[in-house]
Formats: sequence, C-alpha cells, structure tokens
Amino acid sequence: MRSAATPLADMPGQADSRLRRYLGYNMKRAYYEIQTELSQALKPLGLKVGSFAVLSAIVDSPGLKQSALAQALAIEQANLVQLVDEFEARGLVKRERASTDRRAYALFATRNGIELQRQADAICTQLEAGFLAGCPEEDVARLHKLLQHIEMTLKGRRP
Amino acid sequence: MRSAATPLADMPGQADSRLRRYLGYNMKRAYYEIQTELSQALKPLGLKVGSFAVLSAIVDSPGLKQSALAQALAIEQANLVQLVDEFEARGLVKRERASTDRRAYALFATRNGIELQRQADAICTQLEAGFLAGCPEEDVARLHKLLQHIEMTLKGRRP
DNA sequence: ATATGATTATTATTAAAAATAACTATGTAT
DNA sequence: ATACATAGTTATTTTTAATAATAATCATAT
Repeated sequence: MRSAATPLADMPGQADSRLRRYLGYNMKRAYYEIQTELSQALKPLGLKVGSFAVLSAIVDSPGLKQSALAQALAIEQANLVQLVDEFEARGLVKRERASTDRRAYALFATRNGIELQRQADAICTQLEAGFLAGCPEEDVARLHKLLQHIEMTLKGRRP
Repeated sequence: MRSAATPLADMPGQADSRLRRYLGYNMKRAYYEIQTELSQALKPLGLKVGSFAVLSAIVDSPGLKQSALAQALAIEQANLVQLVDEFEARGLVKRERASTDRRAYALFATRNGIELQRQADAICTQLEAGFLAGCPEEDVARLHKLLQHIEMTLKGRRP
C-alpha cells in the first residue's frame, strides 16, 4: 500500500482540484481574470465590459432597435435603457423614431461614439492578443467553435 | 462593385458579430448558459453554483482553513462566512478549532455533506457530458489547458 | 371600426452577487 | 512590550441582474 489515511488538509496545493476537471469552472475562473483586466483597461474610456458590448453592437448595426439589441446581447431591455440613456447623454449614441413603428427607437452611434468604440476595440484586441500569445491559432479557433457550440447546445435544449 | 451603401440595420442576423470574434465574449455567453442550466439542476439540492464549489473544496480538502478556502476559490472570506454558516446549520459542514492557530477554523464535511456533494457532482458531470457530447476529447482537453493558461497568464501579470 | 392581445420602451422595485471597511482575537517579530 | 500582520466575523455598500407594472403603439379578428 502507498500511504495510510489522508493526513487531512495536506496537499494544500489546490483545494479545487476536483472542480478543475469541470470546463464550467475553468471558464468561470478564466473569465473572471479577463473581466477584471478588461474593466481596468476600459475604465479610462468610461466604459465597462457590458457597455462596450452595447456600444459595439450599435456601431456595427446602425438603426438597430433596442429590443433587438437586448435580444442579441442576451440582456434585459429594462437594464439596457439606462445604458442607452447614458450613451445618449454623453453624445455617443442617438435615438431616432423608427419610421415603420412609432413605438420603437432606432439607435445610431455618433461620430464620437464610433471613435470611442474604435479605441475600446483596440484595447480589447490587444488584451486578447496578450493572453493568447503563444497559443496555436488552430487551438484558439477550435476554442471559439467549442464555446459557441456549448452555448447553442444549451440554449437549444431550453424551450 | 457589390452593393451601394449599407441599408442600415439590415443583416439583423447577429448584431454581435464583431463581439463574437472575442474569446472573452464567447466565454461570457457560453458560461451564462452553463450557469443558468446548472443553477436549475442544483436547486432541488439546495445548492447554487458557488455553494457547490465551496462544498466540494471542503469535501476534498478536509481540515482546510476558511482563509485558504477563500483564496483557493478566489472569493472573499467575508462572503464565505455566510456560506459556511448555512452549511453548518444544515449539518453539511462543521468547524473545528485549529489546534495550532486558535484564530482559525478547520472545516470538515459531515457524512451528509459528503453525500450531498456526491449527488451534486453527479449532476454537474452529467450536465457537462451533455453539452460536450460529440466533442473530440482531444479538443476538450486542449480547451481545459487553454483556459487555465489564460487564467494564469492574466493572474501572473498582475502584481 | 373596434375590441383583444401582443410588443416597445420605460420606470421602479427587488433579488442576488461581489466588494469594502471596520472590529475582535490571536499570532509573529522586533 | 510594542508594533504589525492574520483569521474570522459583521455590517455596509456597490454592482449586476431579474421582475413587475405602465403607457403608447401595433397586429389581428371579428
């Protein structure tokens, strides 16, 4: 036999070694680091990770309605309103009444909004390139695919 | 030339197509689905994703101190206290004064705690196997490595 | 034409998660 | 003995996300 009984609480190397076998846990931990780092990097621009996503979508899809935006990003429209309010107040985004549906607003990024998004995008790109440095492109591509596959699988399974 | 100017807000296919090129974004979206699904699955056991992690670590590292546990899981000890309180009240975990340090508590899972963890673990394992079905084991293994690499890289870069 | 029901944006509220500050008791080092 | 760091706790705050309710508009079916 190898050793008697576990000496209790030794091998303090990692108390989460079992959890590490879960992809979900590794994702949570890795994303926490990304989110922490990115928040810091975006702070000087007055953006958070979430608001950067919103601004990016508006820049890339001019004329988008708020409801469509909320659905695309999987956030509640109720929570989106305040973000758009803030962007509008900062002159980054403007709302225009949709011609076909007078309930809806079409969202457009202003020149300042587009420029700010460009700066933030550069920061994000650089950050990602940083922590992916040395990783085979092929692996990274597979990771992208796998993550999207997981998302779609779970989403599709729900009614 | 292909088409004139973008007709504004068409291609509503995905307003987040740019964001999809970020690994961080795909991770966030995929993890959200996992977290949603897992929360539902663990609810009958009276566990959440976070509390399952805590319980697992205690089961796997008997005698662990609270501070070490908080550090291992990257959560604040202040927030951990309430979880351990609850576990103790439910008879899943017990605190014992550490012999060498009268400030510290050593944590131990009870028989009930171990059994509950076992059940929750089975649920998590099954869920992961579900959304990973059909994915080459090799890819999954690489994904694990890549996620841990990202986490370590970012953590190491911080002072 | 109108009544019914759904949708859009909004406001307000609630819940849940995470971070911060301050305090006691104990340990460590000088 | 003094000073400083650490373990656990409590309380507070912040942040994030989810829910409920409302007014205006649209769609549909009589």
